[in-house]
Parts: sequence; structure tokens; C-alpha cells
Amino acid sequence: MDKKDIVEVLERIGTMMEIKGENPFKIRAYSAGARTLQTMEEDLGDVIEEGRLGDIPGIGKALTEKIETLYATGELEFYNKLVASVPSGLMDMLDIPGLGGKKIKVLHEKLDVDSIETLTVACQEGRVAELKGFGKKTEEKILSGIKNREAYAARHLWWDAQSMVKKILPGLEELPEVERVEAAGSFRRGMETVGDLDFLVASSNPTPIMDWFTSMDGIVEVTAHGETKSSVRFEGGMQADLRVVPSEQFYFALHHFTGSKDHNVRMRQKALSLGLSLSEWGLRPEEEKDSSRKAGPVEANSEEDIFKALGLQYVPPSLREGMGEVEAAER
DNA sequence: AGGCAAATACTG
DNA sequence: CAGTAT
DNA sequence: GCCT
Repeated sequence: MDKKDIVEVLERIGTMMEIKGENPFKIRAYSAGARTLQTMEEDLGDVIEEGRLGDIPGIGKALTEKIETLYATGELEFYNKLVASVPSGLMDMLDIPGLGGKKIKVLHEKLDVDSIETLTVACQEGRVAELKGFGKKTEEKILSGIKNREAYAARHLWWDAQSMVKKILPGLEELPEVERVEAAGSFRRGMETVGDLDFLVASSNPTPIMDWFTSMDGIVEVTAHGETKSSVRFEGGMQADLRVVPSEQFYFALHHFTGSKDHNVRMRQKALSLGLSLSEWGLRPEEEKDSSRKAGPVEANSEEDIFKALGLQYVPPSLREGMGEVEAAER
């Protein structure tokens, strides 16, 4: 099992223990361990090999043993038992903003709630607002969270996303105001499933592009229509965003919106280590207090230029998962 | 053995 | 405002 | 759970 999966297991252990009402400090130890592992730059295999896992602050005897077991076998008795002891419907409830282990535990014990469905009913009947520690406001927040979640959970197969991209991209390319255009996000990274489609355009005249985008066929709702960013939803539920940036920013923005989030974090850390600051806007010398020098931002005429400026080899979108690819691209 | 992050939002 | 959960 |  790789680092990413292990981090996930540790996090789940934490939340499951929370639902079971275990010692908060123990719980904290697991989530802290997960964080530590995730931000560790070294290769997990090497660290285990050299027996240095336990030397890492926040990772003690118990976590070392569990992480090593997961790394070697992909299985963990302790975890399996925990999973079996917590109803899966309760785990689903964790996605609802405002609900954590403690409240879920109360809902389960007092109202027999064991799924999002039973929770919805309990809210509608006003039983949730009666509970100690809950109130009218909490109840409403839960209900709106459930609705919200339905929209958000709708991910689409890459293949379906591609057929949509094939319809939209050529249209954008034809517009005279469009200098460059790419589909970014998880689609560009080639993920199996794609949330929203993310289009990025370079242009100095966004308005006609926005107008075209928000009046395409098949749109059921224009969620946003601003100067440089618009969002639409198509029949079938697919959502698409369009951003227009000045051409100097294009590749920085493309890199940023291609992600992943973890990859971007790593890239920014790398930039900082060189005294530079990377963002969707550009790459420039890190701001220093009380020093107002005017060193201009780095230019990029391709994504390669950004990697090059950081002394890295090019990392293709499909590998940008923040799982060590940035470290591996050091030359 | 005994302590254990910090900020924010909500309940009562 | 204090206590509690996130 | 981890740390002192």
C-alpha cells in the first residue's frame, strides 16, 4: 500500500474512533500522524527500510507498527475491526458540514439515525433541533448540507467528460478573441472521474467569450457570469467553469487549475525554497518585509518553463498528484 | 505519570 | 457569556 | 496515541 492510501486509512481510523467516542487525544494522534505522513517529503519505503519511521515527531511505537504493516501487507486487523464496527451510513454523514464524530454519535444514539436518509427524515420532523447541543440552526444547516452534497457528489466518467470537452473546446478555439485555450482540472490530469470541467482561456477581451460560453446549447443554468469567470450546468448535471486570463498568466493559471491541490502545494514549497513565490498569477521573488525591490516576475511561454524555472524536469499532468513527483523531478 | 493547538461558530 | 464541537 |  502506498503513502497516499495509508494516510487515508489513518484519517479514517481517527474519524471512526471519534464516532465511537474514544479518547480525543488518541484520535488527535492518528490525524496528526496522517498529516505528518502526508507532508513527509522522503520516500516512505526508504524511511521504513532504514527503520527511521519512529524517529519522526508525532509517530510513535503504535503508529510505526501500523504504518509498516499497511505498507508491507495492505491489511490491518485493527482497522478492519473498526470498519466492521461502524455503520457505513454514519461515515457518509461526515461529508455534511457541521457534522463530526461527536454529533454523529449523538444522532445515532438518541435518534437511531444511521444514514443520510434517516437523518433527512429526522431533520424534517424537527427531532434534531430538540437534541441537546443542536438547535434550529443546526437542523437547517444539515438539511442544506445534504442537498449541497448531492450536487457536489456528482462526478462523471472521464469518457463522458471528454465528449463534452470535444463539443466546447472547438467552439472556444474559433472565437477571434481567444488566443489560447485548454481544458484543465482533473480532466486534464486524466483522472477516471471528473468533477467539473475547467476551461482556461488567454485573452485580452473576455466579454464576448463569456457571452458565448454562457449561451451554449444544452445549458440548464448559468451559475455565474462575471467579467472573467463563468459557470454553467448542462442537462445531465455536468458543470463547467470558464476562466479568462491575460496571456502572460496563461501557463501559470493552467498549471494552477490543472492541480492537483497537493501537487500545487509541493510546487509552491519548492518555489519558496528558492526564494520564489508561485501562484496562479505568476512566479516572482518572494515578498520580503520592508524591502521594496522591483525584480520582475518570471516569464513562462509553456508549462515547461515553470518547471524549468524551479530546476525541475517537466511533470506531465497525469502524474501531478503531490505524491513525490515533484521531488522525483529534481535534477 | 500527566499534559495534550488555535480559531471559529453555535447552543443554552 | 461560558461551554462545547468542529 | 505521542511526548517529556
